[in-house]
Amino acid sequence: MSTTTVRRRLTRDESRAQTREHLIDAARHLFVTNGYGGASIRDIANNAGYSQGAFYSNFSSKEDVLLELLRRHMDAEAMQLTTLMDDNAQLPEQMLAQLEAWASTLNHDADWCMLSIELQLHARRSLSFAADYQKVWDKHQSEIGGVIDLLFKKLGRSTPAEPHELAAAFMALSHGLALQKTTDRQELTGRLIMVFLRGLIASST
Amino acid sequence: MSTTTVRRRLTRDESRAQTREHLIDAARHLFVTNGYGGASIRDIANNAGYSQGAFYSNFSSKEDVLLELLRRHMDAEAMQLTTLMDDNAQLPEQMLAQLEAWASTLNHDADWCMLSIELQLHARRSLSFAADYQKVWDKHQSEIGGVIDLLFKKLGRSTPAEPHELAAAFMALSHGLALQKTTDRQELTGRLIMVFLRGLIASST
Amino acid sequence: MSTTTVRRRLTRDESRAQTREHLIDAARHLFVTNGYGGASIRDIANNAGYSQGAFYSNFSSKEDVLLELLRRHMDAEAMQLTTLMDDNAQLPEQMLAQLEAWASTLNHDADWCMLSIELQLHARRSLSFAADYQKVWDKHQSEIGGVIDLLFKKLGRSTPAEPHELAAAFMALSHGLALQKTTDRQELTGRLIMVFLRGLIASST
Amino acid sequence: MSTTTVRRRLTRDESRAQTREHLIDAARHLFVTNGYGGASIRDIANNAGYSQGAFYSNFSSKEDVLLELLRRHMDAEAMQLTTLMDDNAQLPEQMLAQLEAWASTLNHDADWCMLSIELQLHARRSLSFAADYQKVWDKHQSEIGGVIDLLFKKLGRSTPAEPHELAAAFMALSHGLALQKTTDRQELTGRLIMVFLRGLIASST
DNA sequence: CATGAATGAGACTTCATTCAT
DNA sequence: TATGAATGAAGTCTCATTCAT
Repeated sequence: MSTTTVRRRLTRDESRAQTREHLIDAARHLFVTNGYGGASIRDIANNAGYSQGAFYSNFSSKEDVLLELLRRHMDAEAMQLTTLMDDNAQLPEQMLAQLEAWASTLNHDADWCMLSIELQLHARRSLSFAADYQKVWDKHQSEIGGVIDLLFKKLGRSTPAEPHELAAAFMALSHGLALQKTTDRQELTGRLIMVFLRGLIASST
Repeated sequence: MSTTTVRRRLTRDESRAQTREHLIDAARHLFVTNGYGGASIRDIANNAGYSQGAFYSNFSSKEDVLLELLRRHMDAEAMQLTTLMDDNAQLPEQMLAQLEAWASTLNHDADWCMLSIELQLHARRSLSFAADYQKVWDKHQSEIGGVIDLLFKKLGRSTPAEPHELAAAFMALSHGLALQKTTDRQELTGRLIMVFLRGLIASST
Repeated sequence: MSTTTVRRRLTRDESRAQTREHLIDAARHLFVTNGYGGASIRDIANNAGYSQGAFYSNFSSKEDVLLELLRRHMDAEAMQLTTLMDDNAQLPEQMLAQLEAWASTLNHDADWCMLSIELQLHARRSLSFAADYQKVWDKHQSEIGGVIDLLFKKLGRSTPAEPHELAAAFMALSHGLALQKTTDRQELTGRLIMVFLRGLIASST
Repeated sequence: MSTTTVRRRLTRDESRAQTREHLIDAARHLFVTNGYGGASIRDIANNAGYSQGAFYSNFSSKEDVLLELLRRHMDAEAMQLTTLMDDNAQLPEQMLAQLEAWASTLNHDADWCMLSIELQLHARRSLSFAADYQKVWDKHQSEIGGVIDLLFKKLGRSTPAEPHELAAAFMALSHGLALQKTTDRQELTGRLIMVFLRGLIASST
């Protein structure tokens, strides 16, 4: 990308990190496409251009790479919400606009929600994974709940259900729509979230 | 349940039907618990009390039994909606009450939505299955959309999004919440659906 | 082998038993040749002329087939000793002759002792297997000890060490010599056992 | 152990030798515990506190380190026997006492015999290793045979079997008892060897 | 010299499916 | 119809070994 690139040999650490990155990308793609259970380590490694042994040099098991994806998912979600929570001084209209922006980002990567769903599904089936997942989930839910609570407070209204329940509902909506794989879903999710949000505001007192 | 039961030998057809029924029940349970990919035919057969051969006497493949589950799912959903659509002469308040009743049935069987999710997931991954699934889905979506449309018409309002979009949203909401497996979700789904529905009405013009 | 053989199709049970027998034979051969750890299930199955799956239709694991070999080893050893213990009325000279006969049987199958050694080695390394092995071992040791005790009693002498210790020593001798794989060991083991036994008698009081 | 230790930086050669020594110790321990096949190079290296690469800097293969263990085993055995063979002028009673001392050393290190067994087992399976092993074995056997021969000559008796056969028998006895891993074997081996030896003497003419 | 990431082969095991009984 | 032994492919994972650093 730089105009003048000095092609140099990668250091060992860089090389390892690159391999790891390739494997993670391949794993994410295959988990999304075939599901966690349907993605084999052989496929992941081949897809990334490495041997199966390379996978096990970087991850201790298939669940281990899913955990890494969970961590990154969490970080990315936290980053997304930072913009929503940063500026407390903004007006309700601004908040709504930012929420709309946030809601629409949920569509940019169609795979995003599917990964979220795979994480949830695996958490239902693996006790150890569930423990890690729960932390991430609770944090994310309470953050979104906080935003919702703040919005209604600024509007001088009370939420028609507990903020954390509404947060769960919006996340559920986004995940459920992702499952449907409608062709024009690209833009749908964000729009419906706003429709529902406006409805909640309209019906609040 | 009858007070006097006449135990008679089953006819060959009845016996076959019973075997099939047992297999279907076992398959549903395991698909919900372990996912489609995580449920083996050996497990399904053993769980039902039969051999693997019995499975293949009744179904041509693993996907075949999933198709049967899809058909039954469709039928059950159609039955549920019958009550909502039957009496066109009812008042809006009655419709809302009936919708509430319908929404709450989504909770009665926690497995219900998980099966729905497994069906959707498999439809994303199997082209042949997707075709069958699409028909069922479209029919169900348009039926719910019809109910929503009717409701708003009776209220003299216009929907804040296309009825079929709102139908998809409500189904997504229910599926997404099922994924969350919250302990108190038993009652949550129906309640949130009504909160959102009232919001839509409040914000409509 | 019979003069008139009616070649008939095997029943299912017979067929299964035959497969099982073939697998056991192959396993025994490979365990003896390559050791328990050095014999792979793939090799065992191929060697027997079946697929790996056939192995798992008949045994739950590699250790399972070793357990079966242990059981058969035990049975065969018990049979061998039956002749030694049956007739209590015999004279010491007869007993010695029978012991000599028994000692020489240890050579007939060169593989016999190596299997015994593999069983012992695996018992050192697998706790669950060790439990099963210990029973067999104790029984065998006390039986041989009984024979030794009886022999010395008939001779009116006392053993120069506890009978069970001497039993352990004779078994150890036979196993240790098997390990050496000397070309002329075929006849050596039995002869040395008798040399030592005569020595014990000569030195007893 | 010295009261004043001058800690100095190891030379390159010393450092390398130390690494090698650590690896050898770890290998010996793991071969004894898990068997040659059951010990992985990764385990050996990690157990010694080094990387796998360090192993290959010091040994060309897994068999190479086993060969080194064989050499050391041989040297140690030769040292043990030196005391037995040194003083040809001693009386038979002294020889017996020294033999008893030697026999009891076989117990001091319970691992000693197990390593011997692993070496023998591997010699049965690797042709190249067998060649090296045979030399060591023959030398050791003839040395022990020489001691036995000498003992009987001094007693003015003839051995009830060839001296080298008796040597093989005593080594077999010791290996076979090691396999049994009886809890009180610590003292048993040496004692039984002496019991058998006295028996041989008593029955000789 | 020592590191450890990466390899390719092969370990044990499970799977959906077939077919003789 | 139902059985379950057997198959062949594929699954997760470990191994001895190599080689760029």
